[in-house]
Parts: sequence; C-alpha cells; structure tokens
Amino acid sequence: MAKKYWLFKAEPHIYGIEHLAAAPNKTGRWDGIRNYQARNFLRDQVALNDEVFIYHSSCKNVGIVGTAKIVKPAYPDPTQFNPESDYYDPKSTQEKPRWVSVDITLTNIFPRLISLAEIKTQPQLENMVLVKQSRLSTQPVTENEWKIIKELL
DNA sequence: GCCAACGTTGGC
DNA sequence: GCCAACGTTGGC
Repeated sequence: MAKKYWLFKAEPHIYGIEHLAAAPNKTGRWDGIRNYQARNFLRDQVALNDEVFIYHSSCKNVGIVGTAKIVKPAYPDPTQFNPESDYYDPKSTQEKPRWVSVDITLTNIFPRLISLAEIKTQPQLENMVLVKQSRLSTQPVTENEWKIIKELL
C-alpha cells in the first residue's frame, strides 16, 4: 500500500517533540489515545513507514513542530491496563483491548514552528482536517497537504 | 479563564 | 433509541 500521511497532536508539556528527541533512538510509544475516531485511524489505517506531522496543542505556540515515521503499527496500548496510569480503562481487558498505540521515530525537527494561524491563511489548506475539525488527536493528511506544509518552511 | 464544538453517559 | 446533562478538547 502507498505511504500515507498523518498528523498527531500532543500537549508538549506532557509528551512533545522534545520528549521524542530525548528518547532512546528518538523512538517512543504514542499512547493515551482515548477517542474512537482517532483510535480507528491508528488501528485500521496507520501503517509501517507512514509519515507523521507532530503538532503541539493546548499551549502558547500551537502548530506543527516536526515529523516522525511509524516504526511499529498498532498494538494494544499498555497504559489501558495500568491502574496507576491516567489512561487506565477498567472496561478494557487483555483479551479485548479497547485502545491501541503505535511507535514512532523522530525524523525531523523543523527549524521553525508552522503555526495553526499560518496554516489557516493558506487557501490550499482550507480543507485540512486540522482546520475543519479541531477536536481530533490523530488525523489523516493528504499527500498534497503534506507537500504544501513542507514548502512553507 | 472563556466558550464553542463535540463526545459520553445514563434515565426513560 | 432518544436526548438532556455533563465532561473534555483546544483555540484564543
């Protein structure tokens, strides 16, 4: 299947691009997704070697900060089984896990932030899921949108 | 901190 | 299955 493109949101003070950069092999587990629509993308469509924009949300400077690629496709999110975790889900079982994670490796930290405000000024990006549906933490990006955003750098 | 948009829960 | 009440996300 052809390579696909995604945008993953994170609150940088919880797990942002700096955390990924500091992780062994710049690789980390993308976990804690607790929204069905976002989960369905992760579980059913995100594939090995797909590329991902890392987006910082709910912070002073919101926007895209870099890229990563998928190094391990969907597997059960271990945090759902851990009562100590903020992401614990008592309704989830080992036999029927409800939530999934993927592993990603950092591939690029952008020299500057591409802010949400800047994205919104681009007529060619007006149909981005990011612009049309603000509340979705993992979302598809078209190949064309991917190219346009990289050319803004 | 405000609030719009959306998701989830639970009574009926 | 409907829908009101409530909770969360996320930009500003």
